[in-house]
Amino acid sequence: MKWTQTLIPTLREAPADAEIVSHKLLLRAGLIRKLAGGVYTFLPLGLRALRKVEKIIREEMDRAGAVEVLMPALQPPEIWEASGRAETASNVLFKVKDSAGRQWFLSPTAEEVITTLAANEINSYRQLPKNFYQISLKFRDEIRPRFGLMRAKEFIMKDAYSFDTTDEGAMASYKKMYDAYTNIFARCGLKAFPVEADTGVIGGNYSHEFMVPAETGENEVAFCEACGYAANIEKATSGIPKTGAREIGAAIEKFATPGVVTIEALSKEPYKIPANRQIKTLVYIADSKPVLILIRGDDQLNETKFAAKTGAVAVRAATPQECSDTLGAKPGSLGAINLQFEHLTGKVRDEMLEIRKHLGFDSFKIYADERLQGANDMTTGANEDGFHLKNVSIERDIKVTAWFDLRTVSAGEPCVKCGKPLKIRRAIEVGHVFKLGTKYSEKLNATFLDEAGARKPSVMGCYGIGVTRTLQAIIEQGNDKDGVVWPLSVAPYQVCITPLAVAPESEAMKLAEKFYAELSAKSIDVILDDRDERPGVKFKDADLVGFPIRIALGEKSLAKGEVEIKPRNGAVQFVKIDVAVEAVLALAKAV
RNA sequence: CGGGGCGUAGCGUAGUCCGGCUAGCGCGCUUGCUUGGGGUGCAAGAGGUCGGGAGUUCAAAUCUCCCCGCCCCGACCA
Repeated sequence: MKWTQTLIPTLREAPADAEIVSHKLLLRAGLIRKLAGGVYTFLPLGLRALRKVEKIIREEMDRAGAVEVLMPALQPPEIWEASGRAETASNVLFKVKDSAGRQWFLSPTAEEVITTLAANEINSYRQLPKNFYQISLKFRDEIRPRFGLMRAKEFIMKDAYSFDTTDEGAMASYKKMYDAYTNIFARCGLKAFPVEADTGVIGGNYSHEFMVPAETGENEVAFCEACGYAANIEKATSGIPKTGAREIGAAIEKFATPGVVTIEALSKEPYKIPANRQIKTLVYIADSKPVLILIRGDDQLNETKFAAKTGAVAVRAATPQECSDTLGAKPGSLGAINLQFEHLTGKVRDEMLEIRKHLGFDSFKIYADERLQGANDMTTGANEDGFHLKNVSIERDIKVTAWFDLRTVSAGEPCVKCGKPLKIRRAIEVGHVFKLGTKYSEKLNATFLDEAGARKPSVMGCYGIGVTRTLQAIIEQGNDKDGVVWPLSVAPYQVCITPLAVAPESEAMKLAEKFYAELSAKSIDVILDDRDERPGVKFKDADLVGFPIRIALGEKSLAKGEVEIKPRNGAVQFVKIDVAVEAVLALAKAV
């Protein structure tokens, strides 16, 4: 490709709406342009890099035994109703109407479509296992698009769906995808690593995310350098000890705490009750019903764990009014004792109880974090503004519905596997593999007949890679002050030939054309910078775009019978003209 | 949706508080000369509904109201 033939609109300065380095470079290097928030055009160079990522994905998916299909982006709501996700995924679904008024969903993912296909086309264990994948445009009604391609309303995703006859088979399919993902990201030059993950509204019970470490990532990962344990913070657990009992049996005692509404205030003079002897009582609305959550005063609730453990779909913190309606006190004085407003009497109390009943808030579950198991000598709110209770023994005094791990781990806590201190870092999620089980196959009737003639639902898995996000992650990980530093495998062009004179009869240009032809013949992707620009401009642009290898042809070195070869992230080397192509080919293998 | 910020030429911006503009600057673009190994230098040019609408005023980029778009934090995140 000749530079003047394509479009590479490099920018000296990044548009003001780009915040992170990869987003700025995508724009500055002329790879993408924004049409609207979260909606981008891929320019020639950006598309080339994208296609290379896709090619790697195709090769590895094919190698892992998956077969490519292409499913519609426009999907009828009925199948989403059938799976139940019309509701659970409602907030990310793009909904459109055709001119007849019929509703359609724009696909954010395709479990329903592929399962419908399997229901129709797969009838026998003889046809299994199967793994179907596609690479296609996906839509997501992001409430806040962010960081260029990282979080867009429209993006390219590879999604794959496996169907097996047994759980063991599904596990094997999962493992194949897990390994394929490891290969894919490695070939993309990415340092990605798998972490245990929550399954969210996709469902299923076993899942890993592939993460690229980056300060700008939107995820936090807890990991152990000693044993390799790694998990999304939404899922991570630690070996931190339980609170334990301190002394036995003093009776609950109410005491006045005027104006005290925070854990911290109660830990200070004159109360001096350390946060780790306090029970934090949170009211949440889970699927429209209030729920009490108890965690230790120095811990933070992990909402993802809460939703996952309780099976709740829509989870949010209750408003102060909802707290009052449920417990009779404002946040800061809440507790899981005195749930019938015992401190009140007569008519007032009856009214409170009546209001609560009327709202349907009179029965609620109490979930407590496991770290509180067995704890006594604890302090908690009295459900009466301005009062707290001490000497609380959680198992004696509180009727806990269920104990779960509900807290968020912090850096330094002992690894759940080996006890060494955990670290936490931010990361970009580029891939996600799920073991789905039979959730979709049961709902959408994707069944088969086994050897004995019994009808069974297929055991499914699903596997996603955010392709456009992966592209940006590659740039986020590969850049320096001068621009992008592409891995050879995904660079828009592997080699940039830069003749410093471009007149057709000039020695530099003739030689450039010759190298271009010879390298192209060896299946190297080459771009020839035939612009009549000053050397500085060409070098700066080549660095900004980030071609892995640059060949400069200028008078000075040509006079010595040499050309200059420079890897984007390495030192210049001068080589004789007649061995230049070989030298580049050697580099193209090594880089 | 809540909080904060922004919108002036392709990009980056000054001017906005305190109304007085023929709207300025850098980069880029066009033309000529110059230069020719890291964004050359000089000169001449083109390019603006100051996000849109309504209002106040002798006068609005500047003040008021409404709307739109964009960015950041949060909520959300198959």
